[in-house]
Amino acid sequence: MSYWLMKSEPDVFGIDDLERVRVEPWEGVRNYQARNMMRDEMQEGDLAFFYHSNCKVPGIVGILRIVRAGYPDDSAWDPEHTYHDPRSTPDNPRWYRVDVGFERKFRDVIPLADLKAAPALSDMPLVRRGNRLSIMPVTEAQWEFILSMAD
DNA sequence: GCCAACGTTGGC
DNA sequence: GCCAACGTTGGC
Repeated sequence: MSYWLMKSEPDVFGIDDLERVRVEPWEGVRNYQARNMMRDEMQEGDLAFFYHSNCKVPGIVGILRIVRAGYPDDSAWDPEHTYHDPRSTPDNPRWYRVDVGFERKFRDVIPLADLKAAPALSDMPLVRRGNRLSIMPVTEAQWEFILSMAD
C-alpha cells in the first residue's frame, strides 16, 4: 500500500464535493508522469492527501482513498467533453484515471506555507520551486509527519 | 491579474 | 533530435 498526494482546484472539485458524492472518477489528468502513476502504480486501498490548489489558502484539506486502480479515462474520447483528446481512443487509450473515495476532512487546512516551513518535508515535490505535478508519491515518513500537523 | 516555471508541440 | 513558440499550472 502506497501514499499519494492529489491536487484539485476547489472551484472545480474540492473536498466538500467529494464528501458529498463519496466516490468520484479522477478524470481529466493530461500529464504523462501523473498518468503513469495512476496507470501503473496506484492500487485500490492506497491513501492520498487531498490538496487544494489555485485558491486563497492552498494546502492539504483531507484524505481520500483509491477505490479503483487505473483504467482508461473515457472522457478523452468524448468529443463533447472538456477533456476531449482525439489522440486517445478506446482501442488505444492514452489517458487513465482512478476512482477515489472520501475518507476524511481535516478540521483546518494545512497551508502550503506550513508544509514549506517543515524541514521534514523539504524533499516533497510539492514544496519544490516550480513543481506542477498534480499527483505525486508521499513517503510513509512524510505521511506520518503531515498527519501529525492535522487537527 | 501577473508571471515564473515547466511540459508539449511542431518546424526544421 | 534540437529548440523556439506556445499553453498551462499555480503561487502570490
